[in-house]
Amino acid sequence: MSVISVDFRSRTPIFEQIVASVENLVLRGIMKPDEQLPSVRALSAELGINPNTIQKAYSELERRGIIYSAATRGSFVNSDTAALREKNKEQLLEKLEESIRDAKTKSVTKEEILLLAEKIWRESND
Amino acid sequence: MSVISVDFRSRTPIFEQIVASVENLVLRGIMKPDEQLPSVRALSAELGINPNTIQKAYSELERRGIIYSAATRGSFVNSDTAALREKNKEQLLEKLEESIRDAKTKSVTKEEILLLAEKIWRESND
Amino acid sequence: MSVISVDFRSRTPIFEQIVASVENLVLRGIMKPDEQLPSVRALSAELGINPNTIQKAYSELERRGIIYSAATRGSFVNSDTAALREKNKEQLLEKLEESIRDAKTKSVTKEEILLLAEKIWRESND
Amino acid sequence: MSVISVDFRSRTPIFEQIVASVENLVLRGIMKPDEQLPSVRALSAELGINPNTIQKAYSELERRGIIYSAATRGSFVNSDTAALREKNKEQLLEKLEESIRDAKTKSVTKEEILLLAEKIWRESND
DNA sequence: GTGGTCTAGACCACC
DNA sequence: GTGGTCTAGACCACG
Repeated sequence: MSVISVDFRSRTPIFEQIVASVENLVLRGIMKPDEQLPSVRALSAELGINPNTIQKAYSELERRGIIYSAATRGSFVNSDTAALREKNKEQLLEKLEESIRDAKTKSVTKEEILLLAEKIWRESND
Repeated sequence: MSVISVDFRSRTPIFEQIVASVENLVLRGIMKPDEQLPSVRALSAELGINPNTIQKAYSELERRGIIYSAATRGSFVNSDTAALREKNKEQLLEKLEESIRDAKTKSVTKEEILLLAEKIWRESND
Repeated sequence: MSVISVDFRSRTPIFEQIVASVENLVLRGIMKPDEQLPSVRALSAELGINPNTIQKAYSELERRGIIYSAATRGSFVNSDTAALREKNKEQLLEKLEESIRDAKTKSVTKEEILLLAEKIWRESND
Repeated sequence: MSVISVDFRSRTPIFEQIVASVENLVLRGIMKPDEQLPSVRALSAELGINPNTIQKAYSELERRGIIYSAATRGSFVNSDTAALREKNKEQLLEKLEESIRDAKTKSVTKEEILLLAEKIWRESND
């Protein structure tokens, strides 16, 4: 059993949900470098999804450098997840900056942002 | 001439772009309460878009309470934009909370968030 | 009738042949900026190829920035083909450099390269 | 220990990588005429690759005339590597001609080719 | 058994 | 009619 899951009722394409799901597991360190992913057929059977859809998701993940595929052997998590994480963190911060900037134009104050951050980090410190 | 614009190449539906565009103008106070919107056929001609698409956008805006339509007279910005802004601000903060929470799981620190906020508000105070 | 063609006997995937074919037409200036490509279904019928395969090729072309797709309206050549050409030329020169460097290690002389260039440019001057 | 190496992540078949690797060593004169190649099982163990795959590579090398096999004694580099080198050089020049011709259609100039050659031969003369 | 490619046919939102 | 997504089932080279 894997931790990859999809919501069939969602309007976001299934293959994108899988991409996002795997990307998350890798970026959060739950999936380790060079760890093997379930085979296309296995995941297809497990989730009840057509193999083509899984294949499309894996191709996209490979294109993004999250995983690599070795025909005949299977698909594996990129060896250098640290670099992936760093790159992703930068993207995250850029998006966050944009969001906050937008919020500012809609009269959100700096104090509200700070309070929000305090609240979130108070929940569980690590 | 209006400030409503669409990007034909974007993959987000044109009617949604129009909805977002008008919503933004209203929420940022650029469009005032009870101000009249361009007529469906006027905007259709201006943007070179099928009137059906404009109509769909206006219907959605009405459904969201951003604008109201008066039978033969046209469409107008909601009279109480302050309430709209307040409601929108809450939604914004919820989304922001979600984004920040996600960033936290990907090892973004509270300090980075605070620095980001400082930087943004330093740019121009209002 | 378009100029896109495929060789079914070739071992290189059909979708890649289409990608290469369109890329060539664009980079050589035969297809102009914002020119419309045949629709997925039209090209599918013309070449006797499954629509999914065409779709895959078009997706790849879009990913590479060669074309852009506007759902409902069709697919079009990128507006700025000059930039594409420039970028492609750089890649070409890099690959050529690698090839020549390899040739050098296999005892091809500089004179042979120069003669080759002379011969090719003598064929038709432009 | 040999200089033959494979990249498991590459999408080019492993047996082809081995073929190319050996071919290179021979054509560059690093492996001498009548030199013995590692046995199938030795190379299999060294690279951690299925013996069938090694066998397939050696068969292909034999088919191309790069090596010859003597029943129970093993595999050896072709006695006349000079001829091999000459033949390979011709193929190289043909491919190079094709590449340069393609570059020409994409507005690469003769001068750029000449400069490239100059640059490469300036690096180290031999 | 593995990934990669392809066909055939379908449904969807959008315009 | 358009592109985008998905299912079902097939074939291939590779190891």
